[in-house]
Amino acid sequence: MPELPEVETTRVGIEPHIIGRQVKAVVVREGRLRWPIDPGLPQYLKGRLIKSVGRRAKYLLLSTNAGRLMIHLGMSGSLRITTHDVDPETHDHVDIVFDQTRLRFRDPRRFGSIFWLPGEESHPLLDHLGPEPLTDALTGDYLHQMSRGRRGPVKAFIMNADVVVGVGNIYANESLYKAGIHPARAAGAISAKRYQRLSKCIKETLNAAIAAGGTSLRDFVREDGAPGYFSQALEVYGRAGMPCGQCGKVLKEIRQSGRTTVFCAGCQR
DNA sequence: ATCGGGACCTGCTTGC
DNA sequence: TGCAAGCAGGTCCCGA
Repeated sequence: MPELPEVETTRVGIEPHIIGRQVKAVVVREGRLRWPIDPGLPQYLKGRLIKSVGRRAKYLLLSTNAGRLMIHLGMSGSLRITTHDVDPETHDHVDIVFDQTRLRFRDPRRFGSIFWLPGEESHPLLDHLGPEPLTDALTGDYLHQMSRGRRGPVKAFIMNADVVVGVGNIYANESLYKAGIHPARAAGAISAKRYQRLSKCIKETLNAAIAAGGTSLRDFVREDGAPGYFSQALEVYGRAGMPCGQCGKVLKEIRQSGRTTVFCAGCQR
């Protein structure tokens, strides 16, 4: 489900509902996520004030007056704001309980994770991450330099979180299409000029998706349960067999390291 | 050092 | 209609 735009949509959505609020309780109905939830979590979090809601890569970081809650939504996770009278459904694994509302974590596939980071501590999962794509740290020169000597396909290269964070399968497909780059081309064999174009296309694609509230395919919903509308703007993802919007050729589908890739053999070289 | 594949889970769609 | 296979937005970890 969530790539960076969906996580950012979630961040913006929950922020006004929880900022400045005090955690009254934490209810863990199912702690077996990608990594087990620390049984001490409720006691660490109880009584804390939420000071800010940040994001690093696809991790949400809820800062309190003494430590941070780090949440990853995995493939199928979502966060909603609800009231106390709404009963949890199947896969509603965790509630962060405030006075009037609850922040409810739902994750059918349980690929998500929740960690408590005491004080100012970081987390090993955060330490190796590449730059944020929507900052000046991502440039064509950076991608070009990082790609030298790499023989793997450019699609896997831009989806590698050590290189740049936040580019998942949907937006990797869309960005490469926009940039006119064939997804199977070796990352190390692409010119600096083409990487300039690609970095621009990644930013444009992610920004447009954020503006539309993310992409809802199956289960992504915003904090109020509403879907995102970027699926209507997807040019290649999910459109294999349909005509390319630019040249009219039929869009092709291939598998690259277990993920579906859709592209236009006419426009992407 | 880099790369591809398997693993972790459930639910939905597809095809026989 | 029923059942099994295949696939899904992520990403860590392993062996080659």
